[in-house]
Amino acid sequence: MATIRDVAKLANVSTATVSRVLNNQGYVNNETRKRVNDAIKQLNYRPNDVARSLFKGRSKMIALFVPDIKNPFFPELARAVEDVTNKHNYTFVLCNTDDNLDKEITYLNGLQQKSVDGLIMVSSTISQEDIKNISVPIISLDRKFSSEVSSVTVNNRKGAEIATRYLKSIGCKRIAHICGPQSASNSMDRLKGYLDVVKHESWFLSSYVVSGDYRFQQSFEITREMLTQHPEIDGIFVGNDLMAVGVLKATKSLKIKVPEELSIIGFDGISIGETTTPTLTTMQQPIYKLGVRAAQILLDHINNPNHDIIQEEWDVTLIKRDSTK
Amino acid sequence: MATIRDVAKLANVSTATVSRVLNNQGYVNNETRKRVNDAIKQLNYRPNDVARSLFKGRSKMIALFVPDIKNPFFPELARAVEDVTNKHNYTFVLCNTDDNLDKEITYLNGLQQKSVDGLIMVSSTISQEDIKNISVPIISLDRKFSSEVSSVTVNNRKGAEIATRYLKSIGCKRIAHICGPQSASNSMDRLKGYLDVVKHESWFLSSYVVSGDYRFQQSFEITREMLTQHPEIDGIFVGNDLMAVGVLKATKSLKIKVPEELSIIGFDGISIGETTTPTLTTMQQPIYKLGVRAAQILLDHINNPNHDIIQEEWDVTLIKRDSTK
DNA sequence: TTGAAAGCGCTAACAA
DNA sequence: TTGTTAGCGCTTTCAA
Repeated sequence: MATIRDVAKLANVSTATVSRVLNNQGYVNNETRKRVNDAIKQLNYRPNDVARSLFKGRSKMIALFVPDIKNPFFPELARAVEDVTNKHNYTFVLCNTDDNLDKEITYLNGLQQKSVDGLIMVSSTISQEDIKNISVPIISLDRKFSSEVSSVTVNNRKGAEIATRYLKSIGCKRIAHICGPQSASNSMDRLKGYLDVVKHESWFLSSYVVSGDYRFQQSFEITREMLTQHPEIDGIFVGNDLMAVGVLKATKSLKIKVPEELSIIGFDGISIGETTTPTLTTMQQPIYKLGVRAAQILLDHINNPNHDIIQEEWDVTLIKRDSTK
Repeated sequence: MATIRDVAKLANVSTATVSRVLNNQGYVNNETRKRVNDAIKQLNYRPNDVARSLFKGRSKMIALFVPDIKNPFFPELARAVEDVTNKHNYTFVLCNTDDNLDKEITYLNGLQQKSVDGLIMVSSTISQEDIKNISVPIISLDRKFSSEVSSVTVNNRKGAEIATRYLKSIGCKRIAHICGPQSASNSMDRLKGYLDVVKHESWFLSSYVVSGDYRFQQSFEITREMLTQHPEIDGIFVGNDLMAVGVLKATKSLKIKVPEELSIIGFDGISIGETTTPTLTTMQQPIYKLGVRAAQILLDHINNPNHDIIQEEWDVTLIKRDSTK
């Protein structure tokens, strides 16, 4: 690889001049500029970003932490972040944390050593304390973990309330909830929204709430169990779409007709909900948009050290499909 | 952030000695080592990887190119690669190429400037010519694009043949194929495997092969069309699982019973195939394993400049589920 | 308008 | 066993 010195030599100028041409700043005579550009072309020269980073202390690199990219909620988020960062010539680093604090800390340290410019984190385990010696901007996405960190989330509680009310409005008399993991703030907020609507109903039983893990398989099993114990249930608000697909599957194995006998509504709006039969009614998050906003805010924070904390909370939208009557 | 000089000063040694302790090489007196380690701890010092990279010309960073992480085949691949690279303290960069050559070239240049140590590419568009001035190891994954590049793929043709023969073996008399995009070598190989089995059958019609794009929506539409035109079809080998889910959906909208009237087999073995009703029979690729192998071979190539070209071709496995009788 | 030179933080000869 | 020093490739002051 050619270096700036090779270019300087060929163009008969100093490295400083080449640098000026490269960065388009300072005075450079037009003819000199041309000579330099010719030399650059001739040598197929590309500046070494590592050297630049060392000098500047910035890497033009940002990282996204997700629990697991295999969970279908995250690829769309990742894609959104990557699209924005790529457009701004940032390199996109992906980290799977498995919701494991040790892994998160290890990533955090490693990335700091690489002068990463900023971080977007989907995390249930990290705390304000853990990031106190991180000197680069952090945006929390999908879940909040501190009031001192900018965040992009949705109004989970309100969304859950809308979902549950919708089930009531279409005539459901016994509405259950499959909730996500306790560790995730969004899951707890959705539970609250559900309880807001049903907790004073005379029919409400605490056994109408069962705990899932945001994944398909377990949801299938616990739903079979719950519906066997409680055949009177005629509506389920499920904490996310992936578990709702498990619920759908469970109803088939129990020969329960959806939506005739049981209405199901999920949360997230991931694309798998369009492929099932029946298609899945859901509270749709603007997933791509959330990723875009997180990335935009991060880039803004990177470029404006004296930024305010921004906490955006987006609305979710009821998408009526065929799993509710 | 503390630098090596701060540590040296505090421990009353030279930076060279600190470096020796850091890298565990060369002679260091035990007591000196202790002093240095104490200073490191006291200052919470972490070496600057950018400076290291500049010196070594290596970044401990590898990148994975995929067409689109939203396509559910790729997250598992990405996860596998990230797991391996993370274990070896490499930073994992993800690039969505959209199968767009210009984007690939731009990524390639940008990453070279960052001294990326190696690349794993899932690409249909790149050619030997395009990478001739890439000086770091490249592994092609899922699709081959050159005999001079190490690769990890599956035996698509044989897998397709097995799938098609299986449909015959369970009594299908008119077997169609939804194939993937022409640009992808794996898609064309699967088509060949299908043709190997059916092209000399008296019933075979060229209209039994229709072209999809590896995605759900289009597959739904073209399958409806095909099955309307050709109600005699009683078996479909689908180029990938995502399209097979579209096929399943199409059969429901046409009230065709699967597997009683029509057997369907997909390819890939992504997890969505376990969530459908009926569950999807498929030719399962060892997706995670493929990603792991690609990463392992890449790391090997990075560490052994005089490596041989390795082209691994893995077998796919017939997974019988409920979409075939 | 241009060049000389210092320095970003680290490693590795080489010398002591 | 330890220190001195050059240099990885770049940017930016400062001086000319």
